[in-house]
Amino acid sequence: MEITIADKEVLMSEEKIVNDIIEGICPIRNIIASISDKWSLLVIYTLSQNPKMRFGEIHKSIPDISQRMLTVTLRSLEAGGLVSRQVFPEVPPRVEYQLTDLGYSLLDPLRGLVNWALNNMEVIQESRKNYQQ
Amino acid sequence: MEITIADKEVLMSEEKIVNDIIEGICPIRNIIASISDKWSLLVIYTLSQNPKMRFGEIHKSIPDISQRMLTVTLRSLEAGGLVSRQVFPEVPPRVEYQLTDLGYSLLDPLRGLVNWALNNMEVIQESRKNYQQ
DNA sequence: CCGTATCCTCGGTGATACTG
DNA sequence: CAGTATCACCGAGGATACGG
Repeated sequence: MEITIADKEVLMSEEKIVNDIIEGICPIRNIIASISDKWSLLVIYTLSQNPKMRFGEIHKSIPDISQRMLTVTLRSLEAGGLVSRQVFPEVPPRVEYQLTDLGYSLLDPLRGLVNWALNNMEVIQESRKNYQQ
Repeated sequence: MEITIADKEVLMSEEKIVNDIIEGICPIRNIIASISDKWSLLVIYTLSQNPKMRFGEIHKSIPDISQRMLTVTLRSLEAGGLVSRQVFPEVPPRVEYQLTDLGYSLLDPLRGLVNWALNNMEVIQESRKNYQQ
């Protein structure tokens, strides 16, 4: 029996559906999926340093993010309701971002994780260095 | 002026060095980098459900991870000192994994995050659904 | 049973150029 | 200033086959 491209597409979409179901049911999968992109947590942390920040300010705080990824990340956070975005119809344009209450509420558990990392980072790095085979 | 392949390799390695420095200095980058792979947190959570687990048991708990990625993830966690691995020289072979004290210590801050996710997941999903443009 | 070895795909990311 | 549009790339991860 042969597998056609159409079959593959069906399989792919089924796989995606299964994946969505798993993530929908399993809260852990869900947070991991949200968290595990390269920039989101960093942007949230940056925004927590100031009440309001313009696009350029955020970019200055995270110099090595590309303009594209900063936009993509901010939009994604806005979609989730973690960040609000206010456009001022001026010339030149001004856009201000700030954490929503929901966004701020994430800071508490996040701090727990950061503190854990601060306390154990060196041990972990040492362990990694000495790990053989 | 032309950019040769050799030049590119130099640029790449410099970029990687810069990246390493940033991650070395900035603890937040460091945790994000450690956390943001697809399976680590899930494996840690799974291992927290039982004191000791065999390779096959873990695989049954996370059916959609490939054998390869389960091995890779377990080795990476072992390297960081979060998981211990004990091989029994039997036929057929038996290998047992368990969280180390360091591994268990991650569970507390992790629970904070999971609880936050449980409390806010629906709001976020609703927000994402209604997000236009 | 518990892996390792290959090969390959695909999507996230960066670089660059352009617009209102 | 704050984006979009386009293209090219790498590397995490999957599929498969084999090994002790």
